[in-house]
Amino acid sequence: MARTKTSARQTLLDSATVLLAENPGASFIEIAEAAGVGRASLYRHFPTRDDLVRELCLEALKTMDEAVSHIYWTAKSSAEALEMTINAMVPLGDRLYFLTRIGEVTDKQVTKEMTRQNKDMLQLIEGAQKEGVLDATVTPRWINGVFTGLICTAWDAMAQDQVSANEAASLVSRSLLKGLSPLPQDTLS
Amino acid sequence: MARTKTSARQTLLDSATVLLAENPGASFIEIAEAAGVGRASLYRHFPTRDDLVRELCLEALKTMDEAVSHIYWTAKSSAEALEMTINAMVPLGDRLYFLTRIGEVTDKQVTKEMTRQNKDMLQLIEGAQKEGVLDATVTPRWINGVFTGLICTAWDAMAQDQVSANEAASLVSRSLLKGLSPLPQDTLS
DNA sequence: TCCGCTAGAGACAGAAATGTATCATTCGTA
DNA sequence: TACGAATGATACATTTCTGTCTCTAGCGGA
Repeated sequence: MARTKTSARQTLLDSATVLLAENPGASFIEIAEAAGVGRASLYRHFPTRDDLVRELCLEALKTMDEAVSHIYWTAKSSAEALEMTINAMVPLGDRLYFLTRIGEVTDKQVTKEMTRQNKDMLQLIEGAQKEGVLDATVTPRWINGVFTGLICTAWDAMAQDQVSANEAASLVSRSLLKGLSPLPQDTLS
Repeated sequence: MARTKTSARQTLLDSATVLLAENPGASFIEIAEAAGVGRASLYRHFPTRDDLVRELCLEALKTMDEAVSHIYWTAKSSAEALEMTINAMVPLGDRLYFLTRIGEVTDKQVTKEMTRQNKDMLQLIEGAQKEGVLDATVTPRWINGVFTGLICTAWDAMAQDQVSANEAASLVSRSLLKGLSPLPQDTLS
């Protein structure tokens, strides 16, 4: 029973993530219809629309964190960690896409977790720069922006069956690592 | 008088573009306040909210078209055209950002123009692939997605005074051309 | 100074979205 | 079969947004 309840809730979250990523202003009834449930039922799970959005953000952040948090302890280099992060994040592109599209969320817990994950990503990028894998003359923030854009593009391509997850991940790696590797005169590692 | 009217209208369009790009669901009163005019005045310029969004889309598409249409007749190669397009588009990143964020627009004229410009961009990319500047084994659509993401990232960085327009454009060129240039075994031109 | 145009403010009605409550039904389980 | 939990449908009040209208004030030109 508990499992059924959980998976029903998860189904709602998945459905709403996709819908709200495409249309952040979708009404509660549209969200319910897209999930195939009644509006009243959706209200039973999420008291208000803001609660729903908050839960979606937290779920997205949690999923992403679970997918990449182990990498810190596993990877032997920043380059490897970057590669692993890309592979882990491409299938979660819908979550990242959602977070970039949903607009500002005032909830403190959400903003705190977003800030933390962003900081982790910047540190990873800086590590890769120190290792000479990424150009140190480009700001980590720019690289992070390119990274985010690439993941979203990759997921979009995946969602339309243009490429497989592996192909998408390899395209992201290539675009990022080749595009932002140190310039020839800087290369020495 | 006519000039004043036009520039007032342009001010409204500029303001609304920025606001709606950040928050596509902003209400009419929020748009009016952001522009510093009364709600009734905004209605005098744009009879309905949909009209406003339509005008914003058309203005964005027209501005982008005017910035790049001459390139076709000027550039001596696809590589040069790509470079010129990047330079022309980076300062218009707010328009592209707006169009990617506003969601689907049902207006036929808008969708037609968007389709046309998209097709032109894909042709440009295919030309660059034939010239060996971009990897022909990657789909033009993927490259276009990366291009769009890079322009938006660049504009975001510019808007926050992190980089100048020239620096941003050069970062986009580099990320795109290096990241998606043909792989070594493919290089022969 | 007077006239005409435009913008701002506010009232108003209609539409849509939000949130609450109730009731009948269904479905799994004892 | 009988019970309880969950769902769907529906009605309802409240709020927000939309679009229209009117009135007043400001501003430039004759």
